[in-house]
Amino acid sequence: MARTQGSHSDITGPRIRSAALALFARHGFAAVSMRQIAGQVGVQAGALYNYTPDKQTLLYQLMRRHMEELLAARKDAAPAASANLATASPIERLENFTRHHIRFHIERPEEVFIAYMELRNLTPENFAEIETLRRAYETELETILRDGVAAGAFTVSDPRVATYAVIAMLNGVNTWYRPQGRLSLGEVETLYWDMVRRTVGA
Amino acid sequence: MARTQGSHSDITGPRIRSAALALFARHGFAAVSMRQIAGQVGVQAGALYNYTPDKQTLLYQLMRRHMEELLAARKDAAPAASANLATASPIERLENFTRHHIRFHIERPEEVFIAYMELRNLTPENFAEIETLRRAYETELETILRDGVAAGAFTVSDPRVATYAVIAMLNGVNTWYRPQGRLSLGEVETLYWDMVRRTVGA
DNA sequence: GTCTATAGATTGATAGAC
DNA sequence: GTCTATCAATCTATAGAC
Repeated sequence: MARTQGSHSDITGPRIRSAALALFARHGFAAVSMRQIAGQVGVQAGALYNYTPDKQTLLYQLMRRHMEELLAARKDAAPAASANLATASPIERLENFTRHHIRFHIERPEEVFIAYMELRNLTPENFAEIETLRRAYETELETILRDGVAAGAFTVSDPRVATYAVIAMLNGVNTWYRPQGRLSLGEVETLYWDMVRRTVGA
Repeated sequence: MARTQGSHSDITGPRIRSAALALFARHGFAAVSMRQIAGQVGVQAGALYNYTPDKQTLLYQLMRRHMEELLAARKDAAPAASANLATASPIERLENFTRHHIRFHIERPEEVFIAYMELRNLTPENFAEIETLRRAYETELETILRDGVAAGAFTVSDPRVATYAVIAMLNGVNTWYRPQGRLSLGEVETLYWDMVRRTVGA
């Protein structure tokens, strides 16, 4: 099957997403031009429109992919999804959530940064979609906290506020952690798990 | 003393800063044009340049003013700055820091948002200035934690990481708190103080 | 699928009248 | 100090050749 010269649909798409991700994270969505993205990929600006209808959709799809991967990874990692559903205690589930959250977020600093910083650059419709996914993730943690309170394992006066507090604390890791820094990923996980455990009175 | 018609230097300056603050917080620095700011103030775009040499400096001065007010307010509020320097215990100082941080930040949602989100839109020189002020504030908390550990009042394995964790947790308040919401400012303060206290093992 | 070329709009910043 | 007018650069997105 002869192919048109210069046709690379199978590799250009991922390279565009990768370049857009890096540039949006570094300079911000509004500050990055389609020409810059194209330049990074090695094509002309017009070629990008074979892969996205517009710049807004490019941002939205990066964010949606990230949130869907987060929810899918959470489903795989959660003890509740495995055979030991009935046996996982709230404290085990909370430790699992904490360590998984840190690992997942540290591995994807650019996606995480964009998913938080560029919410205001989404159209209202796209914002609502991303917000729904984000709430689903938060609800996972809130459910663990409420179950723990019901079981007498945690001491939490306000599970909703505690959910916000724990997630904010954990997200903060990405603002300072560096792979070659003083602490290993495992050490960071353990430090934060210790603080989360205390925060909820476990 | 006769004044040139249309001259309003004493009120236009603050109105420009106020309009820029609101627009930057809502849409992001890069997405806001000088014409938009001027329109909000009720002048033409060219008039803005009587008050700022360029758009970048306008952003920088908003951020610097915010950070300097934060440090000045902290100095006023800290028990260490008052006569009872010698008598304030680490736990009293930590409660004071926590409650003051929440109050100050809840009162200035736009400034806080910009001070964090627009760091990457500063020139390297301006970024360094803001970063120095931010570190000075963080060091205040870290010092309290280290003093508390030294006095046996806190149990903290890593004061640096605990500092990041507590500040991230407290900053998270601004993402969900609304003045007319379920909780009063005092209730929010107390909920977070309880969680901070536990996080550091006090 | 990628290219060149361009339409059409908007941008930050400046010049000079008042 | 503010206005009008404008420059020169840049932007997103599209059209049509290959």
